[in-house]
Amino acid sequence: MPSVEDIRRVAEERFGWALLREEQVEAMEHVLAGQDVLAVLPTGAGKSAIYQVPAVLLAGPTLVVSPLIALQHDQIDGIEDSRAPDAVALNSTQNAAERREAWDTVRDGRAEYVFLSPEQLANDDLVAELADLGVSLFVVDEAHCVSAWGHDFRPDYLRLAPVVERLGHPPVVALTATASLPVRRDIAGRLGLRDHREVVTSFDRPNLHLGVERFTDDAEKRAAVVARVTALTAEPGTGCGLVYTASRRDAERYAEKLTGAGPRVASYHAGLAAGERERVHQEFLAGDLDVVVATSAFGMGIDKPDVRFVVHASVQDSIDSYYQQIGRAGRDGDPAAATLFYRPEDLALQNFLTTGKPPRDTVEAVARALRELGEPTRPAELADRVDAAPARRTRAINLLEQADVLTVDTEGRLTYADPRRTPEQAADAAMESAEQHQRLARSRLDMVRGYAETTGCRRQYLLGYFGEELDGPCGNCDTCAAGTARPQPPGSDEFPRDSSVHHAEWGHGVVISVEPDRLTVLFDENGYRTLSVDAVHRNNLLTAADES
DNA sequence: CGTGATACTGTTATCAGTATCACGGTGCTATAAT
Repeated sequence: MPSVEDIRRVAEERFGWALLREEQVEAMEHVLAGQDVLAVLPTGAGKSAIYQVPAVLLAGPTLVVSPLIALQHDQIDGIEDSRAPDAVALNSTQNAAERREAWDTVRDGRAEYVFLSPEQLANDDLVAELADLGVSLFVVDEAHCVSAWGHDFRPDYLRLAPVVERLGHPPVVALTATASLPVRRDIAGRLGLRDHREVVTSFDRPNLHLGVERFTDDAEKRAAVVARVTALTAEPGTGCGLVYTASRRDAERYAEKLTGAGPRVASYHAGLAAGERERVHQEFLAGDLDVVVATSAFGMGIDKPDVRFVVHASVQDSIDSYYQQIGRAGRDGDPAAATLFYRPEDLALQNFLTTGKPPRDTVEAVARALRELGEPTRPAELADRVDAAPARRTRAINLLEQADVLTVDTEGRLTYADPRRTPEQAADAAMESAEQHQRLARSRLDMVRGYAETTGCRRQYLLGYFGEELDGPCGNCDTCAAGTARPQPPGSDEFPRDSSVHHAEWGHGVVISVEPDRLTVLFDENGYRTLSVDAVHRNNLLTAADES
């Protein structure tokens, strides 16, 4: 088995990295020992090295699942700039000849790294071919997408586990910059990680100043956002920033308001032409723009050190998303500001966007088709029998599997588990799964509200959400400045952080954060709940549960 | 659920208020038409 010396040697000789961080080495050692790893490291901490180095030491190609084709290109460019083996991508932008050429380099061993979207892996023939080649390492980059997008937007993210099994379960490496406890759990469960190791570094970014401005009137909020961004960019050479909005229309409206006031501004969202998006992206990286006003479409792959502010003109769907977005500021370590312009009404849009359910009739139709077929069936074969868009079908399959209506074999084929169960009952069970997911989404939004409305230290709140404790108020947020965030006596240790608890109504949960007056608990089936310590004691709401 | 565009109302103003309705975010892929 390769040693730590081998790791350091390859890192230096092939990639030019003389120094590796402790977490990187730790993760690589797990990988080389054949273990599955979930690594949560901030951007810029060298996440990619965790698979790039071991790949050189393992015989057989390394598969990298990456959500965006643009991101795949960035990674490939990075690898090509080093003395590492070659990297190729396989995706829909290639014509038949290019695709053959890419395959050839993988087959004859010239290419070590193969970049793919999860959708590519829905193709049985492609997976069969990869299985023949003997994949030595299975990497899921931006692994939070499994949890954030898999449930509806890109359901193929939830179908990676059968692919891993079909490839003989090589070591799996899941990489992300942001993942709270339920997200980490979701990633590990969905990817079917086995007895995996987690390498998680601190989420703290002390140079980011945190603040929230609260509004009741929409017009006042809009005016305040424009005024703030104008002030932040008033002096030339003060650096650039991002403004996040909740809708495409708002991105354009704010960009229009800001244009002419001085700063060089562009808007960015998924409704723009690809060329325009690329232009904005490049101009921002090159320092030719002061402000990009964007929806959540802008972000992944943006690694610019001198972003001085991130202003949110609206709340996001979760603390996870919010933290990821503000984390794009101040990567050089110099002071930067993260300010949320908050209106409680804005939560409604996020609630709408995150709590959609698939139509019940599609779910029932998939269940009926599989029950009638009565034998293991590939997902693609359902196309003739279920009249629904492919993504919607995949989503229905995911829900049915989650509800244990279906089983999936190592070939990725689906079987109706219990023919005595009617399609109606199957759909009931699947829809209950969907509702559970909705409850979690709503509770995550409650945590966003909690952040916006807390009078305690904002950083303590954020870090607490990610299961990390800060000893006292941070001194670099608005509530610390206002004096409402005070050092407080330690909370009761009766229900310590990370401990398992049971609640009569909400069932089993894990304590996420402990404050003197309240506890935040993540319940398996009901999401986040914040409980008053007083009420917990008075009414005996919680009992310590055995870890299960 | 909240916002904003449009149509309708009530009463006689090229108007002011109200009802109704559509819309709202992330990207892959395969395929058809130039």
